[in-house]
Amino acid sequence: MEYNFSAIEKKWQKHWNETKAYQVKNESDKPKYYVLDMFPYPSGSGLHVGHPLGYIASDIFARYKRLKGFNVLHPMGYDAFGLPAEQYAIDHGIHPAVSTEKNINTYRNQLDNIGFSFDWDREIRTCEPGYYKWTQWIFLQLFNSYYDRNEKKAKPVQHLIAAFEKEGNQQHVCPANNQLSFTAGEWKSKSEKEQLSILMDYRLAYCGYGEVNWCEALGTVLANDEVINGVSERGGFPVVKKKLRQWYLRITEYADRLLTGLEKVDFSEALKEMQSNWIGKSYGAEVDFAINETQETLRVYTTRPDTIFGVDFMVVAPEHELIAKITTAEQKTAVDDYIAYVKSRSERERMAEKKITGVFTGAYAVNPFSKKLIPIWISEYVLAGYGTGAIMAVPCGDERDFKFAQHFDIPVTNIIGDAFNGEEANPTKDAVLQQSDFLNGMVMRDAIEVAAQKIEDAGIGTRKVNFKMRDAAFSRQRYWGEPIPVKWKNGSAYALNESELPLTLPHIESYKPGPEGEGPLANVPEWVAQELETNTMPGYAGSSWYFLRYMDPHNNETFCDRKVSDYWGQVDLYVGGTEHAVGHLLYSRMWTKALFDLGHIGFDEPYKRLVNQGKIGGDSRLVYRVRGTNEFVSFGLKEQYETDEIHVDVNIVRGTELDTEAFKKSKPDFANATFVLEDGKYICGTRLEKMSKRYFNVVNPDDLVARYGADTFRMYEMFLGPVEQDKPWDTKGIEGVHRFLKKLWRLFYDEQKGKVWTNETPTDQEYKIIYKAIKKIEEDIERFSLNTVVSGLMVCVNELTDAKCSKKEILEKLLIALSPYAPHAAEELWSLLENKSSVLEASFPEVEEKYLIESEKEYPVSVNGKTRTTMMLSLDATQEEVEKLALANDVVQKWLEGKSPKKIIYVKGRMINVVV
RNA sequence: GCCCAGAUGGCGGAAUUGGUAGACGCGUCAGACUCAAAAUCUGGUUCUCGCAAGGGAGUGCAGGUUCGAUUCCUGUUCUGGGCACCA
Repeated sequence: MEYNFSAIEKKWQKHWNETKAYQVKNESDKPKYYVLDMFPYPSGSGLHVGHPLGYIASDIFARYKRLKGFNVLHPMGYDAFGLPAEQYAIDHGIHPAVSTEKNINTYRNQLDNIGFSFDWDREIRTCEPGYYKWTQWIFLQLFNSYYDRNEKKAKPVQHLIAAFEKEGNQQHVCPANNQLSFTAGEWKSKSEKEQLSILMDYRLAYCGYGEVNWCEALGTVLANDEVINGVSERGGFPVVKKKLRQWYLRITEYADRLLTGLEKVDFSEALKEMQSNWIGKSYGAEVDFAINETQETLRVYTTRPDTIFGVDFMVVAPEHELIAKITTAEQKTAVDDYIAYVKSRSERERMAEKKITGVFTGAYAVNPFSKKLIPIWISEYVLAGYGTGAIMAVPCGDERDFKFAQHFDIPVTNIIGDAFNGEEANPTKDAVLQQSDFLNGMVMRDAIEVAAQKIEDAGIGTRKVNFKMRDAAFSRQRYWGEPIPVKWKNGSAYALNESELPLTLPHIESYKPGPEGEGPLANVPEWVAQELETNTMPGYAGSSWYFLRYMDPHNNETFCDRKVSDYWGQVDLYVGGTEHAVGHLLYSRMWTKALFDLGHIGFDEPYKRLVNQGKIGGDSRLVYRVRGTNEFVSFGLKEQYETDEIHVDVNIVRGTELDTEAFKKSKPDFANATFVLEDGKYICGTRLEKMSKRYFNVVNPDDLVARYGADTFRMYEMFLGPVEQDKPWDTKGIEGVHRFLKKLWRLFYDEQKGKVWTNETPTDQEYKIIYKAIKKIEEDIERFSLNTVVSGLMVCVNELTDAKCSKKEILEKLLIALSPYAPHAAEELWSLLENKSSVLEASFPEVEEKYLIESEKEYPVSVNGKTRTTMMLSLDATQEEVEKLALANDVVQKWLEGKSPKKIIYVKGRMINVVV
């Protein structure tokens, strides 16, 4: 009887399926535990070996929790809306619904291969009307709500309207415009359109205008990563910024709660820090500077009002509206040229740029205290979206300001004396201020407050808490997403009624963008005739609340029954990649808070504990396109051209040599590609980077499962290293894990002798082996160290083999501990041990400590910190005994060289160190 | 540019609280079984000097704290990730 993994795995997968072994009920006497994976976007390339890493880890944990007596919810589904399916439709004319369905089926087959314990009766797909009906419903909840700053929670807009009718907006500062003020009478006298426009500035889901990457040649809006060096990835056409009407979520109202909420969740410190940096809370002041010889003022935001006497110039963002008004005639051409240059650049390029660029407007601001004239410059390093889009530059204290001043020969005022060396800026807060009028002699840290107060007293500014976080853009000019349930009448947006949901996505044949940058829905006559919104929701809409739908996936009355969400509550363990650290996690935290505020659920943080799985690295292949052409140059010759690098599918590359014919067929854009070869070959560049569909460097798990079995594959993925850590994929080592399972099998059945397991009573030594292993396995899994669990299992099998132990009582414990990792082999052997029930129903073994008690230990003995020998000592040896024995030791004597020791350090159970 | 993470043998990694660096596995070398191969088993395998016994060095790099540092501190280099329309 040998280890026939493929027969065993098929047999048990069928059995578990037929017996609904993984079905979970919403009622139970057992304590609940919710284990969730970040669900996949079903890409056309299928699952690669990087995807299941987290799924396997969470599956192991879910199975382990079940063995520990929990009612475990462990669902899976698909984040099925998204850009790639739409791009595929544009390239191949296949409807996204069709390709998505096909991709999901591929994913499902691949997942089933690996033997997960998902309750598939709870599967969800974000692109199905039965699901997105509720995504739209939640959107309406947000649309029909505002954030009450007094109560610090979301409330229905009816409350707001009632307040407006009673007292105007005195109690409710408008988040979009804090200057806005009206009385009850004024409110009532406004037209419906005016009222709706005001309400829009309060809603949690609102419509506004924002800049997008607009590509005229493609007639469409592009994602940041579809833009390379200011041209489109497809076709290499110019891309410029364009203002478009957009939907937004007013996530900024939740900034403080998103920040403080981090204190009550178990995320890694690194991840919390990423989120708080994203939120970017800063304390500072807005200060108005008069502009010389005009009536205009320039408002800047600064976190360092204490440096106001060190301001040597102003910098405004190239988008700043004052530029047109203040630029002098002689500077106009230079300014226009510079603005045209900036328009071609992405925000990321602008922030990353090391080269200093800028232009002088010709205008001067006036320092409100010193009355000094300050030149106003324009530079791309100041972003329009942050603060007021203008800064006061203090070169002696800010590195970027200092470099700018050097580059443009602007004289630098030193307000911190010796703390500034003239060579580089010093951003300290601890220097003593000089040349600073009323701040002279003060430590900067204290002067911040004094300056802020003075600014407020003088009526030229106010203290201001700023957030780097901006409201989340919530619309896409695309087809394959949730339709936004809104109608436009007379230029006002009206929400659909709940009864009109779902607003289903119409079937279309052409995926071309609509007129003026609108989405494809603008080309659908019936859609436009109903005055429906033509934007769709972004990729993160469906994923912002999916963890709730799994609890109650078939409910047609509500998104999730309150009783059910009260039972399951928060996700106890959430596993997924760090790439979602800020986007998805912040959005779903915000949605959860809003749903909580409105009373739909009973908790305001979705995920109690989060584990970030590392990425499995892939080995990518690159080709080099000569800029603005369709000519591709081989790796060794690329330096002779100006090129853009493009990833190419590793499957059409042999080693590093590109199959040029296959390349031409891979995309319509490449059909007419030409090549510059070296030695008759096109050689690709290589790069180790994450394994991802976008890099075309995926390795498929199916082949490995076919060859070694799911159990081997599962264990090998875990054995690669810590789940949280990034690591390169290498198939080589998988043999070792496969050998382990065969070795385990031989404890039960021998190739020659057949059955070797017995019902004999184990010895103390054998108990010790198994309990030592169980203890390690349990400790390691609790801290999510699954690679060391696998090695623990290996050590256990090695030791049992050496001890020739094949006793049923020992082997059963081993199988239970193994079952989360290698469920099929464990179940087969479990039944071969003549167990009637499934190993899934077993209980995790309790460790009997009495077998683990040791009386002595081999201590390392070091002299001056270097280990020289070891000594076997009783564990309750005293300091005196140890000193005597250590000094009597030959090796210690040798290293003492006749000298007497200064001190002998003895740490019980650890080590002995003789200090000379 | 800003933010985050990481760096240990030929390779993936282990060392949980500052206490025997290299568990476990891959690869590799030698041997057993075999007509042979596969499979399996046994033993060696950080580098270096040495016939050996036994030394010396060693956790990216440079310092520091300590009886003792992969672990703590300061500085630094490199690699990977995120930066708002990829998901």
